[in-house]
Amino acid sequence: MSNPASSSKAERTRTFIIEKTADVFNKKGYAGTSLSDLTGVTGLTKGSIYGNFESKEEVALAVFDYNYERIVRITQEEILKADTFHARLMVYARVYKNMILDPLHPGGCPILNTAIEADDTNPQLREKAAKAIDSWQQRISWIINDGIAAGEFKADVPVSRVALSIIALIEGAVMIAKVTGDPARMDEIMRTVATLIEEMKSK
Amino acid sequence: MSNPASSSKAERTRTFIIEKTADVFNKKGYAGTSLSDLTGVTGLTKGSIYGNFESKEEVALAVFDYNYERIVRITQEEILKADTFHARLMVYARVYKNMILDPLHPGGCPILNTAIEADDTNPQLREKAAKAIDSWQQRISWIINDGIAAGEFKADVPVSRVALSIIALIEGAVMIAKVTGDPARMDEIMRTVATLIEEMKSK
DNA sequence: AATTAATTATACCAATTGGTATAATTAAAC
DNA sequence: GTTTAATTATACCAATTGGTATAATTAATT
Repeated sequence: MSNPASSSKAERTRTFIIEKTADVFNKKGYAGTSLSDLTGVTGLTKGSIYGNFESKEEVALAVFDYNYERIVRITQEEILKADTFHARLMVYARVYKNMILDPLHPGGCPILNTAIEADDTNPQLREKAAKAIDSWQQRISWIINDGIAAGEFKADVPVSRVALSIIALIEGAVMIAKVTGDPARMDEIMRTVATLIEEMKSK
Repeated sequence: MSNPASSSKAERTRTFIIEKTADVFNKKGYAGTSLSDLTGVTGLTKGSIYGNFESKEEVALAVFDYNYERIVRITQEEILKADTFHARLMVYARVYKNMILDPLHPGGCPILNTAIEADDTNPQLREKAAKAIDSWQQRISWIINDGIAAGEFKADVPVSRVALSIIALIEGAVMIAKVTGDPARMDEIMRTVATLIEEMKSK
C-alpha cells in the first residue's frame, strides 16, 4: 500500500474510486453496474472517474484485482498462524464462510461472481478470474505437497483432485448459502472439506 | 408440452420467444441482456414481445423455468435408465458435464448463473434459483434414502451433507471448467463425487 | 504569493434502454 | 369470403448509458 504522503492526488483518487466501488461491482456485476452507480458511491463526477480510468471496464478490472488481493491477504495471514497443514487448508473454509457473513463486504465471492458473469461476455475479466482459480489451485497443492513432505499427509494423495475439489466445494457452498439465505448449508459442506482433508492423513 | 394444433397464436409465439431467448439470457445474464438482444434472436419486434410478456423481467422468469425444466427432464430420463442408486447419483455428474460441452445450449448451468447474478439484485429470480437448489437437494436425498432402504448404502450416511456436497462439487466444477476453458478439471472433480458415493456403500 | 500543472466538474453527445400508444397485419370465427 | 378479434409492427417516449470536450477548481512548483 503506497504511503499517502508520497502519492499524487490522482493516485489517491484512483485508489479511493476502486475501494468505494468494490462492493457495488461485486453485488451488481459488470453489466449491472452503471457509471451512475460509480458516481453515486464515490460522490465524484464522471469527469473525475474518466480522468483516472480510460473506461468503465478499466475500473472493473482494477476493482477485481483489489477484491482478489484482499482475499489473498486475509487467507495468507490466517495461514501463517496455522500450525498444521490440515489447519492451513481449513483456513480457506473459514475465510470464505466469513466472507458471506460479512456485512461490510457484501456480494459474496468476487472470483465466483466474476467467473460466472465474464466467462461468456468479457475476456479480460474472465482471464483474471481464471488466473485466480489457477493460483488458488496452486496454493492448495503446495500446502498438500508440503504436508506430504512433512509426513502429515499420505504420499499417494491425488493432489490436483483434492485441490480442485476443495475449491469447487467452497465456491459451490458460497453459491448455495447465498442464494438460499442459509449459511448453515455452507457449514455442512465445509464438513465434507474437513473429511477430505482427514482422509489424506497418514496417521 | 402443449399440442401446437390446440394452442393460440400468442401461446405459440410466447413459447417461441422463450425458446429463442433462452441461450442469450443464459450467456449474458438478466442485466446484460437487452430488449435489442431479444428482438435480435427472435426476429420479432418489441411490440410483439410486450404483447406476450408484461416486462423484460417476466421473459427472464419464464426463460429460467424453461431452462430449469430442461435440466430436470434430461436428468430424470437418465435416472430412469440407471439400475443402481450409485448410477442414479452419477447421472447428475454426467448431465452437467455434457451441459458445459454442448454447443447447442451455451452459457453453462442456468441455476448457477441465476443464483450468482440474482442473489443480490433480483428477488424473484433469486427465489426461483433457490427453489431449484432446494429441489435438487431433495431429489438427491431421496435417491440416497432409497439406496439406504434398498441396502445399497449404509444406514448412517449423513444424507443432507452428501446431497449438498454433490451439488456444490458439481456447480463448483462447472464454474471452474468454464472459466478456465478446461473441461478435464470437471472430470477430476467428478471423481471426488464418485468417491463420495463409493464411501456410502454398505458393501 | 504567483504561476503552472494536474485534477475534477460541468455540459454535452449519440446511442441505447425498457416501455407505451396506435397502426397494420394476421388469425379466428362465422 | 367477410367480419371481428387477436396479434405483431411501427413510431414514439423519457430516461439512462458510456463516453468526450471544455471550464472550473485544486494541487504542486517556484
